Amino acid sequence: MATDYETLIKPVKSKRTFEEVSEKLKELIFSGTLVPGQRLPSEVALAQLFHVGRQSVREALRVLELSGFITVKSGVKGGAVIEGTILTKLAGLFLDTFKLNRMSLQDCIEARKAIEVLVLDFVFKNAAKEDVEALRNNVVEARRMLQSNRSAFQEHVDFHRLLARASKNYTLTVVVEIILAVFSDFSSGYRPLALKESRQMADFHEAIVEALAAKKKAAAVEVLRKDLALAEKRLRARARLTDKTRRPRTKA
Amino acid sequence: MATDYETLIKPVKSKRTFEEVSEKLKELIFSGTLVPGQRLPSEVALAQLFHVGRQSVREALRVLELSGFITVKSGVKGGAVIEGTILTKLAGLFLDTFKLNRMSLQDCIEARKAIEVLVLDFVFKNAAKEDVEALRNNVVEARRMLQSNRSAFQEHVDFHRLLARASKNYTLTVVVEIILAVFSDFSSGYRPLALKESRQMADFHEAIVEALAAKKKAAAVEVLRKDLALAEKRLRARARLTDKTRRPRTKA
DNA sequence: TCACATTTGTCCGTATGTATC
DNA sequence: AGATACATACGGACAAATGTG
Repeated sequence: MATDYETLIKPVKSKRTFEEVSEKLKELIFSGTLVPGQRLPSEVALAQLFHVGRQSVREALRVLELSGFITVKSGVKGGAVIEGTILTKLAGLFLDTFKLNRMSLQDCIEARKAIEVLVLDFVFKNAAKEDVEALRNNVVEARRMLQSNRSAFQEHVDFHRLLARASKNYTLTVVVEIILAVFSDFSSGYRPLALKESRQMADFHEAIVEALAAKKKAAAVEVLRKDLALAEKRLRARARLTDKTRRPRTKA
Repeated sequence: MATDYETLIKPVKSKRTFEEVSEKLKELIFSGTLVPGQRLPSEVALAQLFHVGRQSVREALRVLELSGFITVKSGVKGGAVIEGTILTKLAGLFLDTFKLNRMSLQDCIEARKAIEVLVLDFVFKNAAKEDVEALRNNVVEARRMLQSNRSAFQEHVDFHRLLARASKNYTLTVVVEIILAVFSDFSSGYRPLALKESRQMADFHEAIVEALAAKKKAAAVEVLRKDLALAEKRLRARARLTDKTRRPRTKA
């Protein structure tokens, strides 16, 4: 933690070619010169434009692809296309952090509980009518699934996504999104959510929406806690079975 | 949001070669077969082992490097070395999300305030003696810097890092870390922190540590809010000058 | 100080798979 | 079905970096 030479002194030696290429392209994306949906020139064309070899272009594209800035398709009319968001990749990397550091699921559950209650606070302050409507529609959709005896797992997760969005705070939205990614991954491949549990969740979600519409915060918080407790219970049951991520880690 | 075929039906066609290579290596890292500090075989050796071309190996290594799983050096005794954490890369990608979506700094500031107060709650519940000691040492270090008339910017940021760690919740630690990355980036290249402000921050931090030691939570929260308000004020001044990230975005 | 070996970095030529027209 | 435009992949070659004797 001494003097931070790393930021004071920049390397004299030039970066690797593919890094220069990928960073240049990133700049163009950040600046809005390259907009989502736009198609980049082909690899050979890019190589000629940058005066570099195809290998360097390829590696640069790999970097951008992994970060989520572009997607690449084969064939004519294929190529690299600019993406509008990299949230999925961010969530994926958080999941990797989780796995790599063998983070305890318990930590994640507790953080989620605390943060979502926080989010609800923002929601009560900032949510617009459309947000309440979106949440209500989500519940309707979940009910529809349940009526045909299918559990509404995806809808339940989406509810919490929508709730985060209703906070009108994008930072919080992102944070919730990456935490949900861990929960989704942990639940995937598991036995489908029992209909009974799914119905209860739909009830909880509906109660939250109505409390929100009626501006009863305390009630909403209470139901949200119950909802999260139910999700936690289910996850714990699974964790006991397949747990490979027990050991807590405080170290960086 | 209909049936999620994407997860139900996996593509029949095989993945790209470099993806298979990178995923295999990732598995080996997750499983603990490859441990931090360990050096991978050379690119040509890996190409022979996987029965693929060197190009594919290189692209796989690029992917792993960007995700933070490995670092690569040139020269004899160089090569790919397994890393222990990918937190830096995760924070970097969050910063990219911030820039790409032109997230408002205001959002980030408000989220930080709320989350750090939350963190403090965890700290009062879970912090051990060593954590308090680490925080105290950080303040001492900041004071030392100030005595030689250097502002202790890095130490101030580290204080909040240490605080997050003291929560003993790694998920929260990660969340704080990625948010701090935005603040660090925003402050970098700016005029150095004024000594007066830096001294005040050191005072705040010291007060927080003492309140923690004395188990006076309300007092700690109050000082923390002041501390964050000061940081906010400084950042706002900067934001007005160089702001390119104003427009709020709710869209995904 | 200097030569050497190792390993990454880069480029090129070529062949193949794939999607569109 | 065939032509095309593109990414994907391979192998060979040389340059650049870097540690070692």
